[in-house]
Order: sequence, then C-alpha cells, then structure tokens
Amino acid sequence: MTKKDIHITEAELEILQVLWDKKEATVKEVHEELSTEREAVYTTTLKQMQVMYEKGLLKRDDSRRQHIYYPDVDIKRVQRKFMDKVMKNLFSGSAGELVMNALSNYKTTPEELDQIKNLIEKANQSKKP
Amino acid sequence: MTKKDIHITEAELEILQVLWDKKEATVKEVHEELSTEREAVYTTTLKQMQVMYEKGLLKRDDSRRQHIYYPDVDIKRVQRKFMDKVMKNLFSGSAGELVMNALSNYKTTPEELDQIKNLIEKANQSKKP
DNA sequence: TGCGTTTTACGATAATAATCGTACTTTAGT
DNA sequence: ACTAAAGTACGATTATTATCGTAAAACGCA
Repeated sequence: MTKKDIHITEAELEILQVLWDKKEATVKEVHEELSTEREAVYTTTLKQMQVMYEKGLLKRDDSRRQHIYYPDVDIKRVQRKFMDKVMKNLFSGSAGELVMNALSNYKTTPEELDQIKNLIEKANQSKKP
Repeated sequence: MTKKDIHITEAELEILQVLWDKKEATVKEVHEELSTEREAVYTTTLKQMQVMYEKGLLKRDDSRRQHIYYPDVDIKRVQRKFMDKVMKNLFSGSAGELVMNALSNYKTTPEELDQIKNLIEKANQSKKP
C-alpha cells in the first residue's frame, strides 16, 4: 500500500516545488518564497504544510522550535502523474506532440538541445542497428 | 476582457478533451466516452457541460432536442497554461528537462522523432549560422 | 390526442480545498 | 521568573467542485 493515489492539490504542488528545490525548509522560508509570487498568509501556508504532513506528503523534524520540513513524495512519481494527464488530455496522448510544443514555445539551452539530440540518436539506433 | 483566467477543473478538462477530439458531441456521446474510462453518471456529465456552457467554455446548438456542444476555448491557450504549470512546478522551469523526461518515459513514433530532430536543427542553425 | 421514451433543467447536497483568526507553546533576553 | 517575540496548533468558516435525484420539456408514434 503505497501513497500512489493521494491527490495533490494546486496549493500543495506549489509548496512541494519549493521543498524539492530547497531540499528542506521551514514554514517561514516556504511562505517567503510563495510570497514573492503571490499574496500569501502565513497561517494558511502553515496549515497547509501541516495537512500535507498528516497526509504523508512531507516529513519533518520538530525537535527544535522551528520545524524543518522535507518533501516525502517521489518527484518522479508526481512528474509522471501530471505528464500522463497533460499528455492524455491536451496532446491526444502523443508524447511527440507534447515535446514539439515544448520545444517551440519555450527556450532551451544549447546543452539541453545536445542532450536531447543524443537521446533521439539512441532511440533511433535501437530501432535499426 | 478575454476568458484567459477562467479556471478549468479536472472534470472539465476531461470533457474538453473529448470535445477537442470529436470537434462536436452531444452530452450522450461525451458521457459514453467518459464511461469507457471510469464510472460516470449521466446527469453529472450533463450538469457539468451546462456549467461549462455558462462559463463560456463550450458553445452549443440547442435548436434540436439533443443539444450539440462545441469546445469554445483555444486548446493552445490551455496547453500553454498547463505546460507552464508543469514546467514550473515539476521541472524547475526547465523545458529541456521536461522534454527529456517525456522522451525517455514515453514512446514516440519514428516520424515524430524526425520532426523533433528537425526542430532542433533549426534552433541550432539560428544560433550559429 | 395521449403515452412512453429521451433529454434537458435545476436545486440540493455532499465532498474537497483553501483561508484565517485566535489561542497556546517555546524560547531568548533581561 | 517575567515578558516579548516567534512559532505552532487547530477549529471554524468560506469557497469551490462534484454528484445526483426529481421534475419538466420535447418528441415520436400509435
């Protein structure tokens, strides 16, 4: 029984993003980060993180006054879940379309482009060696 | 004043997917389509589509008894909105990472791979002509 | 015209998510 | 020990979404 089917809400995803990025953070830090982008009330963020802790989305170290929170969901699982949904609902289930959309609408570094090219080469080789 | 900031819910996205795919459909058709994937109650789907109509997400022809619904949101706008969110929250804002994730986790047709390669070539040429 | 069937209309409720105020707790400084 | 400051806990409320039952309308046809 994994936590595969816990639903992650919008607000929770935002918080997770901060935590994945920072690896760990206090409520205060998360709150400050969120505040740079939108209005946020401290106790709302606090409450949300508490709920996420209860849901098992976060771990925490409460040995000191200021609790320290850590993400406790595998980002890959979540990426997968959201990518599945986006691909299915918005790109008719085609990964190719999704990729082309991303490449033509957003900027990528030359390094990334090279890596992507390599990925594709490999895929081709495995088809006709 | 466009309808840029109308929030599209999960259920609504599913319905839109069917309509984008079919171009137009009756409630019955949408309902049957949804039913192939999960439990669905007819009047729930109906109500949802009515709400979407009021919100301006759908158009409809109600000249005949069985109303015909059409999507009335630009799929590109919606793709953009969701891709923005996924990229930002799940791939640290990097389109490259998102693309690589997609390429390595999902299958793509050889044709698509070629198209993608072309896209990348073009991008490279524009950098160092 | 009257009846059965299909479909829409819509209110009411339930389920879920987000928000915020207030009280309690911990700690550091004096 | 007392107080101020900085946190956490948590209930209560509001907002949003989803669900469903029931009624009314529209239509086909005997």
